[in-house]
Amino acid sequence: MKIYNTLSKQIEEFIPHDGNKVKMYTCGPTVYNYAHIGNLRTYIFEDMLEKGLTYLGYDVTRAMNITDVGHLTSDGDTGEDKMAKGAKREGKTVYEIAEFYTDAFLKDMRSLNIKVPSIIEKASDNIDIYIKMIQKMIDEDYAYISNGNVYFDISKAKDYYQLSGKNPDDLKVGVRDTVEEDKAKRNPADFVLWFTLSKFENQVMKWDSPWGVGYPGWHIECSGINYKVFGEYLDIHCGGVDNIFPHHSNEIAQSEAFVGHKWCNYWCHGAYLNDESGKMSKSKGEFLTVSLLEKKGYSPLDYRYFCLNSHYRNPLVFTYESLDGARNAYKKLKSKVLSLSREGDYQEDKAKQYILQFKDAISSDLNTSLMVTTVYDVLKDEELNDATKYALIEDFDKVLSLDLTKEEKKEVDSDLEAMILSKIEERKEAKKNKDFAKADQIRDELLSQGIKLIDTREGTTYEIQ
RNA sequence: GGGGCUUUAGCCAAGUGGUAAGGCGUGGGUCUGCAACACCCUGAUCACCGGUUCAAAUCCGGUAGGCCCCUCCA
Repeated sequence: MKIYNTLSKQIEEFIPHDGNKVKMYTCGPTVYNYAHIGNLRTYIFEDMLEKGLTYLGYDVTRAMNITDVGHLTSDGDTGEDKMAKGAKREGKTVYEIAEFYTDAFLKDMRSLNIKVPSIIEKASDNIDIYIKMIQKMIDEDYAYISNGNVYFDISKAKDYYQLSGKNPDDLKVGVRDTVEEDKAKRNPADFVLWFTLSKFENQVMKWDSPWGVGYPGWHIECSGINYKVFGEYLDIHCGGVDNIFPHHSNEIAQSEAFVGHKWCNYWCHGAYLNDESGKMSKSKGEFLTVSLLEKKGYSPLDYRYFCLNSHYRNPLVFTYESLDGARNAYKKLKSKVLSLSREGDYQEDKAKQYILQFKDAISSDLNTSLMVTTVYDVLKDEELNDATKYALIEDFDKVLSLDLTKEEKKEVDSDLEAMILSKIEERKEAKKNKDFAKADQIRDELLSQGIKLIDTREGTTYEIQ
């Protein structure tokens, strides 16, 4: 497996710490609102990575956090907590908000055939670990208390800027209007490990700590959950590119300060889904959610197919035109697969080359586009019988997760079916009598009810849309 | 102001030095009472300029456009 590592800025051979066991951590959502499809692009990438590694024979354990506390709208001590903001907006408690949007997120994941990570940890369930870690960092002088908050001193971190590739002298604090310089910091880039209550009037989620009642900074939760779940070493850490700095840079600083050695060797980041004006966001333009796409007649898997056609490290521009293309392509592909007869013996030798091709696509920095192409190559190969094609595609779909071999359940009640069949029979008669006007009328009538007639050599079938 | 990425046919997109995968759409054809479906056929000197090389979409330099990051963000 070769994969691009943000740490080295190069494609590297992936080698886990312990044989074929892979400890994988993926940053989860802040559950204060619905996820938009750009957020979900990253989770599709991570899902493909987990399943791709599994396909190659690795034993992957994946963990993800749910951020339900401590994520401020800015990192200065003036920011508002996202959860509190969501709660205020909807007149609910932060707990209700967290539960509601966690459920919504998991539902989105399932609809996109994203495997829910086997370990999911809520930020608010692990306060004791953060406190333990912060205390150790204070004791060892990586962290300091100032003006009521606990800060991490980045001058103590080794290679703080390695991941982001930034030059500290070039970083400007306050380059954005919303960011205010925090005078309590020793270094402008120091970040908060623990906030105390004094600065936040309406913070509902708060815990006692050696430094006062308050709540954890955003970054410590991922370090804490990682340590709890995986211990001193992590193999691969993923997230969106926007997390590279500061979130992941800070995570490395904290975790390595705490464990005392190099902690995670591979960092992988998914690129953005953009709209035509640039980066997608929840506050600008159309708020594109999975359920909105469904309302517009797209299935979640149309969107998954759309994502798989591009590479996770390239920004992808979302347009309805290209989603239409993906929907058509996906529909055709699936119907081709389902029409395979499944007769014949499995041609192991011939199949082998496609399995190699598929593995090669996974190993080439998770080239999902070539993975999909392999499916098309299999379908086109005239030397393969249908049973082999079907078996191969069923196997590839363990990674692709496009339900290519899953028949849609047509839940047609018998009355409706009888009505359709009688209409088909009636139309057949009309056609026999060359009454094409009547035949077309029957076809249009059914179509207006969402029932599409398909004429084949073997007779007429129907499809409910 | 600093840093990074990117530019391949109408659209999405692969390609990691040896003369451009795949998909969608378009157009043409077969089939059909007509249509839909299906099937067959149909497209590119790889942004531009220069360099390295026997050979460059691929490497180097420059120009232009686009996107992103620089403490909200997947």
